[in-house]
Amino acid sequence: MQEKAAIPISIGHLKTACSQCNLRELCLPYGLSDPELDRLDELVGTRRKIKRHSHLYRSGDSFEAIYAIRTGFFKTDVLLEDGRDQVTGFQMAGEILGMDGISTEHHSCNAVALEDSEVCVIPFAKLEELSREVNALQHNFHKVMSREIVRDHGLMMLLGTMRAEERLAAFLLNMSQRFMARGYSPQEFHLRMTREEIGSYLGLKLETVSRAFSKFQDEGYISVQQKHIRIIDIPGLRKLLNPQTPHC
Amino acid sequence: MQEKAAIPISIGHLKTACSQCNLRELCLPYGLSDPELDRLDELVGTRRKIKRHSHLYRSGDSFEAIYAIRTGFFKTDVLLEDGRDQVTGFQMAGEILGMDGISTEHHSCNAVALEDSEVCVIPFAKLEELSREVNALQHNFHKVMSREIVRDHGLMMLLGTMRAEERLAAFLLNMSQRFMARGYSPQEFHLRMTREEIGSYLGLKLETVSRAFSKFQDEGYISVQQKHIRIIDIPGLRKLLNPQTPHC
DNA sequence: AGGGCACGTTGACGTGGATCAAACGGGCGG
DNA sequence: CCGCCCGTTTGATCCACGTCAACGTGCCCT
Repeated sequence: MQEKAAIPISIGHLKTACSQCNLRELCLPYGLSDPELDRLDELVGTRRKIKRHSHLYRSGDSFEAIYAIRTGFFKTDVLLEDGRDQVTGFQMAGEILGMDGISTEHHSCNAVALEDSEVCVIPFAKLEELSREVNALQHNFHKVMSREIVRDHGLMMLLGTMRAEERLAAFLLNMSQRFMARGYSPQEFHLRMTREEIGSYLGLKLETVSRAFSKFQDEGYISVQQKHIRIIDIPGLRKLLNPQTPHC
Repeated sequence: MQEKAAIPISIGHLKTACSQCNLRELCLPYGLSDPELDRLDELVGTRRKIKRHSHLYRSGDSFEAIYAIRTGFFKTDVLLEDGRDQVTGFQMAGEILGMDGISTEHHSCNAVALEDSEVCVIPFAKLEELSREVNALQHNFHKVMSREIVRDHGLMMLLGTMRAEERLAAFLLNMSQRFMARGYSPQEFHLRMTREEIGSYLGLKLETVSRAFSKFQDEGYISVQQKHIRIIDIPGLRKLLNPQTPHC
């Protein structure tokens, strides 16, 4: 009976804790002390795997938890009664999903995995409870929500004032910068979404997106091969964001 | 000396507390018990009057507090390096301003009064402190932030998928509904902002806004006289939001 | 390995809203 | 009460992007 101790730890118990997570610098654990991290670990009881093209939650679902992305890639979108929809964001590892549901206790958008993904489920009632006791967690969470608001303002600016090529340049630079923050190459990456999804996000039609990609390639800013993007001239792209207007 | 008791309370001491505020149903105090309200009153120490066309805060200002609007009307806008800007929202009594500043400790947009206004100054550090102890306050604040995120998603949808007239119809219905929530007429109100500001908010030029107003008037949906709007056919406006597309 | 299909590219053409321009009107200061 | 000026309205023209259509291509499933 002494082999009991030798029984291999089952996969189920191999819970990857926040304290061990290599995304903790990007996520809620940021700046927490070791004992505080332990308490956060308890909070994040379950994790959930989401297959490509399946929903993490849907608009109308009752809100119970927010989700931290461990691995993978998501989009969120909102639907209008008449069938039109709009992608409101693309989320990658370390980012938080689901905060739209707090206000009404029901989610107001869909979250769909664009590749096989895994999220940490953070029961919201427990998060509020713990953040009453752990100041750094409370503050981090407020920052995460505020960052989402600031991001949204940037997107409004893009949708309200930019022309098609500026929008795509801004999109590529944003992706580049986020990949870099996660330790991937900022010059070369694989887009998980279709042209149509990019278009929806940027308020453009897929043909316009495709044409802008081709133009950028012709002009030597990037090289495109399907979903694989290599950015050749980052400063050049950045210049596209500024006033085309020669002078006035 | 017995007149002492008759000395009129000076204006300075007539602090209008949250507990007395007729906006408490719309604002952070919602659902708080009387003793909790008293603690919130202490928190909201100062109020501040903002003259028309002056700034409550500017992009780049260091973030210290959020603001609850007591009276008046504001716009927030973001500025691009090249001078382009975009109005990201119009705020009225009972709404909260300044949450964009939490994420970086600096404000990321400008808040400008569109009429003489007054705000309650809520020092953010103290709000976090108190919301650790008053659960309802914590939850309300989270809801307020979440509501802002949901609102932003709606605006993205508008900017990304709607045509000019749909945008203006959505805008008018939104204003109408918010005036109603505050006990004003939903049919008749005074817009505080210019056509250019409406245009900036809706991602349109002022001429387009003006034309759409005229069209709505010609078609009998509304009557416009400068900034004074009377909505004649609310269901009609609402229908404009749905699929123009006859069938498909 | 083959075949189908979803995704992507490219071209031709149409249009909604931007741009440019001019005139109007109402509120405010003198 | 008059005149100025900012905000608004309206018209004429232009163009960026949408729409429609045809063709290419890589990937997945059997």
